Amino acid sequence: MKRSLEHIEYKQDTEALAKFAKALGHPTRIAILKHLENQSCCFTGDLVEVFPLAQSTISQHLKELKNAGLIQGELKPPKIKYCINQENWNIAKLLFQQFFD
Amino acid sequence: MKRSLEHIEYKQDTEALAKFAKALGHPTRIAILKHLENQSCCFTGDLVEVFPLAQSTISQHLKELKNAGLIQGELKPPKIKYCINQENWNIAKLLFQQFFD
DNA sequence: AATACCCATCGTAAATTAGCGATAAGAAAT
DNA sequence: ATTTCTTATCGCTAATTTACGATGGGTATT
Repeated sequence: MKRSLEHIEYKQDTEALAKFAKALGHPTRIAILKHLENQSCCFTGDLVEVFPLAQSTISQHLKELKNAGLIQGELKPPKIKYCINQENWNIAKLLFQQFFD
Repeated sequence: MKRSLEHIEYKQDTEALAKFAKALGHPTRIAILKHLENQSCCFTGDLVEVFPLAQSTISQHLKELKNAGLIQGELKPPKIKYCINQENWNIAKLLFQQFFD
């Protein structure tokens, strides 16, 4: 990417909003989140059956959503139950709200 | 990217939201849009002075925002005046609103 | 202890993105 | 016609993203 020599510092809100937006920037991840909103929670395997994607691909998308803080995983052996991270979800909601006036 | 054999079809809203989100998925573009919200409009050159980035880089970001429909350029020779595309802005706002409940 | 199940991670390949400098294109002014 | 000003586009490089299959790591269950 031939990165800029020094990293640009933006306001914290700007960085946070961009991070959330980036996580939302793929239709599969939007669809996963919509699914989670309906189901409230679900397992990785459920999603693998819903989407025509490899299990590893789904897992990767979940990882990104988790890294962005939008979802959280709860160990429910041998499965993992994913839910919306309500706290960060509200933060994201607020950031988008105030961004769009 | 070893793309999937056949392109996955998502709902139109899902695709649209992801497209908007992707455009918002970089702090520089968020900052540009915030700037546009304040100034209502501005020229490319203004942004080049605000951000420590090459002119070509700014232009590229503007292009992406334009492709996503979030801004529009008006010929004001020899400059180009960029403004928020209010129509699409409202659509994006609505999509994010209903996405976050 | 071995098996089975679920999911993450690794390794890889291809596409896309982000950055830069250099060049081209457009219109206005000289 | 030439020059000037502003911005887009090109060409390049490096990083990141998206996808896959294969492998590995837990945790029951047998």
